[in-house]
Amino acid sequence: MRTRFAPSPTGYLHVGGARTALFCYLQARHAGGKFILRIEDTDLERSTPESVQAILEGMEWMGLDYDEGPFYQTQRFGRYAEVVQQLLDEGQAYHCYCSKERIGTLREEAMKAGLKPRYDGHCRAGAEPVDGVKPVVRFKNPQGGSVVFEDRVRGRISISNDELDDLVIARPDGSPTYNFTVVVDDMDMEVSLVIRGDDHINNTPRQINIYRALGAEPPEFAHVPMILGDDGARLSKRHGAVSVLQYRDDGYLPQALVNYLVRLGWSHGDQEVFSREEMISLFDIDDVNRKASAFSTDKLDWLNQHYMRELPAAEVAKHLAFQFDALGIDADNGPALEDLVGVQADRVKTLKEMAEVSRMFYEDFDEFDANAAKKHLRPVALEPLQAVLAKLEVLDDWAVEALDGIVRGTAEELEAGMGKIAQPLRVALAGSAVSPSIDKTLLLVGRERSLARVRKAIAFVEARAAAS
RNA sequence: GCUCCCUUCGUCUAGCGGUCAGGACGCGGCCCUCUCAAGGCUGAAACAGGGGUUCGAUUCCCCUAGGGAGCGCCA
Repeated sequence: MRTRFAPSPTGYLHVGGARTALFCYLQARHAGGKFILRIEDTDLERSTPESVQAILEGMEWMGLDYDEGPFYQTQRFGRYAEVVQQLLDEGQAYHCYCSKERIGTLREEAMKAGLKPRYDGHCRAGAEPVDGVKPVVRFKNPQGGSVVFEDRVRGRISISNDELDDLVIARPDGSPTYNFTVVVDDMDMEVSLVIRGDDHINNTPRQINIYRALGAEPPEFAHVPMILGDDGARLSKRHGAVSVLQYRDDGYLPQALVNYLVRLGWSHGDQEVFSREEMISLFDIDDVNRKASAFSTDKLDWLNQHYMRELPAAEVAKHLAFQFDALGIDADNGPALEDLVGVQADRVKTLKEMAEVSRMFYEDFDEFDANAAKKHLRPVALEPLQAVLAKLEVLDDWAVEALDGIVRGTAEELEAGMGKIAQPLRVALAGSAVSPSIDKTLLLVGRERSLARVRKAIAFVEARAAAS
């Protein structure tokens, strides 16, 4: 089993391509075969080194390691030229001097006549060179009969050769075109299973014809459906995050994205969560769906939270550190990230959000949230805050149990509900009415900061009382 | 226009002739509760339509409708 992922570096690695890569990877690993990465950069105009970098980085982030490559088509031009010549010599390809204008007119007329636009084979039987015109090379597609293949996900697909025309395999400057390079590469690299987007279904029959012309056995094919946006429309920039690296930047764990992607178009009974090992042992391209599926950020969020909670805290902390850097928060100026993960994981959807709501553990805030202060930092809060402060000041063991005991004990002594104590305290410590449970908030804010913040809150309440 | 392909809750899916059509996300309700969450319980929610085949169709076949892709000297 040899599979390959063959993106063209004309943009970022989007989720559709990422899933295709994942499927290729899983199928190869499942069968104990090889997974090859090939960069299809024959379009010199649109290919960029930045895109290559984004693809490599995206695959690395998702943990899709390949066994061979990356191969670059631009480094194989000599080989393509050799094969073009071979086809020419064997009479399976020919020079075509038709002008682009003629081809364009042909297309227009065919469309107008309600036919499928195709090259008419004008130069197929041999054409006289035209002065000043460098010819393209066209492949002599078989006439009559049909091409039939068993797609691993679509089943039998059949198309009549008469639907196909003689495609260009080399441009006037000698550079090869996609449908040709793909065949030469997959043949040379001995790819046995081509897994790719279903937008390539229509290219497959002509590629099979080229394989045969080269005397090669075509590989097997598996065309996976495309991924749509949240709204069911084709994925595009307006859907926000479509680049894999954008998900990283937005605070998603690679484990979550990968798990989400593997369940798009594939399933194993009712199972929703898969470890990498399970994916490898259970995945089979034959079980992939035929229908395009819509991307659900809600479900991704759910998986992301799941992994933030279930993965080892150290692993999550590693990715959280990335977010701290991005937000300019100094992770050394507060609790260890591993401890933070433990208390924040089930309260947020993303690591980015986790970093944002945790800022107050690392940096002091200037003002209390206005609404929170108005509601909780009122004169009635003075007594609870002072009572708690008194106990905290003499607490040696700054641990959750003790902290919880202090807050509860204060509530009992004042014969008040926990809300009467915890909420003012929370606003004092966090600056807002939302934070982890009060004992853990105290723990993470730390002794010195906690004492200072409670004193500050008391001063705030007193000042406000004096003013009114 | 032509060719190819697709069609189960809003979404991701299970189903492979006989099921109360199952699960998950999301949504509603209840419980828990120091906030926000999380969690527990619970509820609403689907076989695109029409013909066949069959004792019996979500499942097999055909048609219609709807959707997608391709028809490049892009990949």
